[in-house]
Amino acid sequence: MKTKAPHDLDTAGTRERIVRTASRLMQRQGYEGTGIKQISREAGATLGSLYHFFPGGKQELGTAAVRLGDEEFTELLRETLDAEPEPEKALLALTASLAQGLRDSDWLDGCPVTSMVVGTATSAPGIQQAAAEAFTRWRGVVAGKLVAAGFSETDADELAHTVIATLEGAELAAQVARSGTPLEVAGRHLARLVASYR
Amino acid sequence: MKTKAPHDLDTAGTRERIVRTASRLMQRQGYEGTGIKQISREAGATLGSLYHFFPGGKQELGTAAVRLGDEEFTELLRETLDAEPEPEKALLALTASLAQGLRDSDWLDGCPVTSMVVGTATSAPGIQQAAAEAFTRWRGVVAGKLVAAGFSETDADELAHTVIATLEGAELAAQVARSGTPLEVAGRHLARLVASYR
DNA sequence: CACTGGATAGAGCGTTCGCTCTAGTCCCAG
DNA sequence: CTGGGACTAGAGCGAACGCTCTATCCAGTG
Repeated sequence: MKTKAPHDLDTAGTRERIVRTASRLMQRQGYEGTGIKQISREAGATLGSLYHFFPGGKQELGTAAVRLGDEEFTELLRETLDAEPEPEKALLALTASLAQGLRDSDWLDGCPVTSMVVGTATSAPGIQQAAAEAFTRWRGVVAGKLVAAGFSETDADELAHTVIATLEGAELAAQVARSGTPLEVAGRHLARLVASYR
Repeated sequence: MKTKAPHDLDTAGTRERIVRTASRLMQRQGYEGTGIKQISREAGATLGSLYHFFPGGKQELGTAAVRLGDEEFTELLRETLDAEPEPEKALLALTASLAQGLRDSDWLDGCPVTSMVVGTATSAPGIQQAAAEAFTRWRGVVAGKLVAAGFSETDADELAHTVIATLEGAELAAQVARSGTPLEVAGRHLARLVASYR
């Protein structure tokens, strides 16, 4: 009664395919630079389906795409931080991982949230809010790791602010320069900064 | 024979008005989110004038806008860094200044280069290159300040990478959160990081 | 069996996009 | 006075935009 396997899978399938396609395209082309028709075409769904699942139109779809990017990066963050007991080494692993992802996409796939949030402040406020929630969640993950490593709540929270901000900026700089250097340097400096609080 | 004062002033006037308007609008709405007609309308110039000065169209105008943002931030960077002999205090003054600018615009005017570079990697490569040059110039200004304060070339260059990246990221985070906190925290952490090299 | 409602399908709406084009204005050189 | 180049002016092009609309399909239910 709750779940009819094939039916619900098909349903979830189309919807999820649309969101994933939207997220991928908007990550590369930005929110304004990506058209609804392009999304529906590349997702293999028609406009009718798209507006069936997202009656709020482009803005609702964009918000869903931001949330997907949020979840995916939260996952990556947790995995990478959990793999290393020491926060310093975990940060180095994290920046290396981000640099690798950037290289693999020929410097096209930057932060999925950054690309959505620029230029949408006045035109799509829902996206701004979803992005703010993403940043807050990411900071929480980093702060949690630092607290678990023995840092005070205050220090951990402040360090988390700078870690997330620096990662964002270094990823952007790496993308623009088409070089992993900004991320690698940022990793070493963040590790050094964290170590200075011990 | 070279310069006819009134004539050339008028010429430069219209051209500069277009670039300044383009820069201001694209800073808030992004490159793709800003239309040529909106720029010409708000600049008080017609389409004919715009395409007279920028035969390369939107991309050439966007590139000019990036360069203007580059020059303006370079100026701010130099002024702020020159006003304080110690790099640590200068960085605190810089983040405070950026936070104030953001507040004054109701969190709308972020980094003029960031807003242009997102989503234009494949559609407008000229803009990417101009943005890369801007970042490099800014890093040079910061590195120069650090070298003047006695840091080694290597340390100064690496620190400049992180300073610029963190400023970019913190400005974005502050904009999204509509709060000066990310920038203020970033300022203190950057000062601490720089001090750790002494 | 008819019926219902979720899902698919895409033609087409009005608007805006970036850009081209021709005509006209202005000012100075010859 | 006149010719010519720099600049202004805006109508209009084809294409793409976000979105609405009606029509159809189909599995599940009474």
